[in-house]
Amino acid sequence: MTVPPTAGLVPVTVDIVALTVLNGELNVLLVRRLLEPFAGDLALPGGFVLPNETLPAAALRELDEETGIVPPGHLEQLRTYGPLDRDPRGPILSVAHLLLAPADRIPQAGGDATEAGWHPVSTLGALAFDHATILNDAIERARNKIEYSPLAATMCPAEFTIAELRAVYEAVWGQNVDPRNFHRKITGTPGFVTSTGKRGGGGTGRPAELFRVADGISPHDAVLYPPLLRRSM
Amino acid sequence: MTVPPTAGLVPVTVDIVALTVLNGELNVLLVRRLLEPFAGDLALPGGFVLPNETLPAAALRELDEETGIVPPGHLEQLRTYGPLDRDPRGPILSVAHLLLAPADRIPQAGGDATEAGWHPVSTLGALAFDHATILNDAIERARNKIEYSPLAATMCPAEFTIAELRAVYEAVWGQNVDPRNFHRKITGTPGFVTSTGKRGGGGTGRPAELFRVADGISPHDAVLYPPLLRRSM
DNA sequence: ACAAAAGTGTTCCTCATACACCCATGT
DNA sequence: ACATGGGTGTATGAGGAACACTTTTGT
Repeated sequence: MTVPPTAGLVPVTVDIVALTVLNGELNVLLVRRLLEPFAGDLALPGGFVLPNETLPAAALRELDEETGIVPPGHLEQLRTYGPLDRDPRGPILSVAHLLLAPADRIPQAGGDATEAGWHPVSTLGALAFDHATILNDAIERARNKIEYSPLAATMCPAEFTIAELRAVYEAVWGQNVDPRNFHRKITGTPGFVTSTGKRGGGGTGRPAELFRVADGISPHDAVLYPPLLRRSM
Repeated sequence: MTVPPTAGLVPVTVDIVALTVLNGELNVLLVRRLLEPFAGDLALPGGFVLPNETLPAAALRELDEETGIVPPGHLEQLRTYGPLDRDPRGPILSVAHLLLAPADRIPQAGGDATEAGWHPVSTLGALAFDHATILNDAIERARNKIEYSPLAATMCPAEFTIAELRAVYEAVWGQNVDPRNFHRKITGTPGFVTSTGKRGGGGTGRPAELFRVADGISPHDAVLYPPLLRRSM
């Protein structure tokens, strides 16, 4: 038996919401579209899934092609949008992905993109397609996710101070966190961070201890218990 | 501009994980497949998305066709599986959905299904395709979801006792919950349940007060704060 | 009278919050 | 010396866990 002829064959794309924290602000990776529809507009990087390609492979390929960004970082599926009323070309399904990445790589435009760069999410204009909706869902997911998983650390360099990690939480949540209590909570949560022994100088004030994510922890599925709840709003 | 010819056109299906609580146990709605592949095996209800159909519409249609179950209940998208290595017919994408429903409807097989019925999740054999994986993901989602949303109430009849609601939590979480503290927590959480004034007799012991979900609450997006955390395990 | 389930009161303890205070560095 | 950020100690309060106890029904 094969696929019945009544089955809808649907073009499938992947879109990637890559988030990072830059200058204390939550930023998203956007490209400027070269082609119609929405040529010249800002959009999430993404494109059509190729035959014999998995969804995460397509997401990573499109991200590399259009922005030059190659993880490390945490990639997970967000949700699927469509197929109706989201693309002027017709019914197209988009499987959106969320990537949490450190901010140390510089985007390089390529493929169907004329520009690629990080944009603060607080000052965005309109985006192509339904990408504004997808972005909002992605931010909401990220806000929830860092409460009960160590994923915030994937938006920091390999070695980071507690203050850098706190800046991630503050940027993602959009609210301030008490530095003293945050420090205790993070260092007191087993399986989150371990000290490297080193200290990071640089700024004024006492140099902070450098940490990395705890050994054997896959930020993908580790769980913080009790979670690090943000204040209700 | 149209969809480029290189774009992979992929057959897209929806699968539905319908969960309910029956006899104090978490149950899933399964059908026995009439057609190949996996003819004669148990599977999640589902099927191909039709042209000009949204994903939730396809999910509800397939559910009705194969099992006769028509919500009410809470339907949400779970995640998308595929397109590789999950269907012997070739690359097929499946958008899985989660339905939390009360147990008061009797499934009626139809369409491509020869049987339709509720099955306790604790005593399942193999399922067709990757449906065992999808089911596990759905249960995990349900377990998390009822912690911070009033969705457990959608698995109860329109009017229910606190004990019935507690049975839902115990079945989904697979752990006992203290009846006294649970009662206080539920009735003390604003925007969860409101009393109907009525009392439900029936069993032995003092008759329990009947509740319904609070007015103006859409269980879809209401949030419980603080959440009702299950014990860590 | 007794069993059984509903519902309330109370105690204990964990943990979040708030903030005083000390530490280590740059200027 | 002083400013600045890192890090520790500690008091207070909210809420979860545990459980004694009362209430209201069926048998």
